[in-house]
Order: sequence, then C-alpha cells, then structure tokens
Amino acid sequence: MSKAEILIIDDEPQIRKLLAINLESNGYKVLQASTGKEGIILSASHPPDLILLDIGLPDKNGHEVLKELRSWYNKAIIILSVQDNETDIISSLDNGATDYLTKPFRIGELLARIRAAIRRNNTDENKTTATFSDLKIDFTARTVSKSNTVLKLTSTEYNLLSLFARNEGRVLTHQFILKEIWGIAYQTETQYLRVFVGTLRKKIEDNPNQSKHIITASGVGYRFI
Amino acid sequence: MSKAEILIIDDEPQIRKLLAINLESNGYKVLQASTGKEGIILSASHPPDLILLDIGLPDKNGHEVLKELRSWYNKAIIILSVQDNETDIISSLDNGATDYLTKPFRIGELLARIRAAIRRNNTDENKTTATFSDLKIDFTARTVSKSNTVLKLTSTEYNLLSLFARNEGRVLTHQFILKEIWGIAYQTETQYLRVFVGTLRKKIEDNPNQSKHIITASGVGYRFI
DNA sequence: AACATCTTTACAAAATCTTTATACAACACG
DNA sequence: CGTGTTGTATAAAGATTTTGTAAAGATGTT
Repeated sequence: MSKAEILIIDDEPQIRKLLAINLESNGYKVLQASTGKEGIILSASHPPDLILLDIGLPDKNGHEVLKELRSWYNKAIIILSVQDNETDIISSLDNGATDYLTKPFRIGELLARIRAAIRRNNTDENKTTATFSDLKIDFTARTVSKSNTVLKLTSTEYNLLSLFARNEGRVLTHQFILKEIWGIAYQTETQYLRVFVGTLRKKIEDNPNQSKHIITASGVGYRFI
Repeated sequence: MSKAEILIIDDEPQIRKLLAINLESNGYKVLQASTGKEGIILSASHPPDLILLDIGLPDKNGHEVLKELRSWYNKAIIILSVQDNETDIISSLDNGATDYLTKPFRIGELLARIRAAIRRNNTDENKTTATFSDLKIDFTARTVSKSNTVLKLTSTEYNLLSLFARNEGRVLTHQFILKEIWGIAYQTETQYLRVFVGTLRKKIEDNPNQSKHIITASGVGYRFI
C-alpha cells in the first residue's frame, strides 16, 4: 500500500545509486541528497522514515548535519562511514545516531539494520498492530482495515492515522502534528491538517458528522481514541 | 536517577569479568548469567534495562534464547558474537535484537551503543497526572477525567483548571489568575473569571451549588482542593 | 494523457469567548 | 429594621475565532 521512505545523504553518486537500487527493490521509496544542506532542506519539508547519512560530506561536517537534524527530527538516522574510527562512532551515537555502519558494508546487514530501526521507531512497544474498536492498523504492512476490509489510504493519510494511533488518548497540537507529518517548515499550515482530518474521518468513521475516533480539541489540536 | 541494570549472558568468565568491570565503572549495575537458561530465569524474575547476549552459548543456541526473551521482554538486547557472519547478523536483528557487535569489540564503542539503546528505550512517556478525589488531570495528554470519563473542556477551561491544580490548597487572587491565563492586560476583567469558574464548576462538580473543588475566597480570589 | 494526490481558496457551520443584564447574598450604617 | 454598597453567580445575547467541507487549481505519477 504505502511505502516507508528513506533519505540518502551521500556525495558519491555511485554509492547513492547502489543504495537506491537495493532499497527500492526491497519496497522502500528513496529520496536522495548529495550535500548536507540539501538533505536538511529535504527532510525539513518532508520528513522520511529513516535517514542514511554519510559522515564524510564535502560541504558540511557530517557530525554537524547529524546534530542539526536531531534538533527536530526524531526518527531513525543510520550513519555510513569509510572511517572505522572509534571516536567517530562514539560521538555519532552520543549525538543521537541510531546506528553506525562502516563502509564497505554488507547490503544484507544494512537492510536488516534498517528494518530493525524502522520497526523500533514505528511502534511504542514493538507492537506490529493496533486495534481501536472496528479499526485495525498493521504497522509493518502499513495498512488499515475497518471491519476486516482494507481501507485505501494515501501515504499522508496513513502517516497521520499512524501518528494518532501511536499517541492514543493524548491531545496532539496542530504544530506537533504538522512537524511530524509535513516537516518543521510547515508548522503554521493548519489548513492542511483540517483537510486531511476531514478525509480521514470520511474513511474511518461510521458517521463523519459525529466523530468517534478523532476528537477535536478546539484551539489546541486533536485527540485519537 | 537510579543505576541502569545490565544483564550479561555469556559462558566465558573472562569476558563477563571484562564487561562487568567496564560497565560498573561506568555507573551500571551488572547481573551475570553463564548459560541461556540462567539468563532467561534471571531476566524473568527481575527485568534488567538492557541485556548483553553472547550468541555462542553452550546449552542453547543463542538465537533461541533471543527469541524466547523477545516473546515478553521489550527492552534492549545487544548481541555479542565471535562470528562475523552476515546470516547470523540478519537473523538476530530480524528476531528483535537491538544491535549486533562482533568480538573483539572496542569497549568504548560498546558503551556508546549501550547508551544509545538505553536512551531510546527511556523516551517512553513519563506521564504526569494529578488526582483530586474523582477528578484526574493528565498533564501530558492534556485531558481531564471525572469518574473515568474524559470531560470536554475548552482550552481556556483546561488552562484554568490546570492552574488551579498546580496550586492546590493555595488562594489565588483574581489578579494573579487573570494575569496567568489571559495575560497581563486583563488583570481587571474579573467578570471573565466568574463566567469561567461558573462553567468549570458545572463540569467538574457533582453539585455546582455546593462547590467542593473550587472554593471562593470572597474579596480575594479562589482556592482549589 | 489520465489519474491520484496534494495544495489553496472560499464560505458555511460550530464552538468559544466577550459583554451585558439581572439576581442574589453578605455586610455596614443610620 | 430597611437601605445602599460591594462582591459574586448565572443566563443569555452578540462578537469573534476556529473548524469543517467542497471544490478548483497545481503537481506529480503511471
């Protein structure tokens, strides 16, 4: 249905290509950036599910890129590096990297580490599914069913519902939701949110006029139950 | 903050000792097991914050131990192995391992990976709530429940109640409340306060005529209990 | 091109906030 | 005791803000 998105930040085109081919053939959607700056802009305007970051970039020091990303981006960041340097590894992990792999890496291992990182990220307690009365969300397959029929959701709709489901019962502010789904650059675009909450309600609620799952907290945000 | 507890499951005493010394000198509390069986029993009776599991154990295959642990244990498990075997790494990660390190490993890197794993685990919500007889306020979820049903409060009503709750038992002057909720320019608008205290009482009190939670201090302000 | 999806605009509907009006209670004072 | 004053409570009308929805335009994908 909808694919997990991975952003590659690496200056070497042949590495990017190798990664992209392997990731795409494993069902991921791939975004690419050749510089740290480009990577930051891309992820700010559309946060991916995971970032592969080469630590040896030409424009910025990879460590700085990592720090800058971590100031708002809270999903997985896996560091790739030609350096098998312990100081580098330690500082990367302590600056919030999810994992650190040394080039040349084995592609099978990388894919497994990506799966592990995404699995951890997408679930609160390693849960792969969540059920809310007639609604069932499968986080690994990225599908949603209502009364045992699979719903047709767009990628953004799924991301939004998934965010709601992972924060059941909690009021999520407009700002927070926009930051998580659209990126830090979209924090003020509350109208997007209204439109997408509208389409989601049409799809998941029995009676969209009287929403049972998505509760609006006027002036603040939304709450999912 | 108490010490994080780490369980080492490894059959080689000298490795256990090396690890234990390093971990303890870094502020962790260390538990040890020399077999898979022993490790499972130990972690079941007192779940540690992280498990270091040697995949090459004498009694059970390490992969089986991992699977068994993962059926109920959802914190971090880092695999240690003499094998730099890709199949092994992939299956470990896919079976729920948090990380995989090949012996001989660098102790600094191991410590950094342990820190990263524990950090990720602790991001789970430390939710703060306050209870006043039948009334429960969840500050992280931004919700208020009365007898286990969530109340529908407007944003201002919630802010007011939250202010009261954070200053339980203390008389808050009109001025102070107005300044906190509406801003410094509204210090004289005491009528707002009467209206909102009124609506709040209707929602949180069993008998609004005989207010149990919000007590008026005539001429001064209000007090919450 | 055909299609799906996202973004933007416009307007109606609903919720919330502000203001006004009125009633009541406590109290001091002649 | 009656009267005026002060402070509080409540309802309800009016104003404003926020939200919901449809639909057109833009963008991207197959």
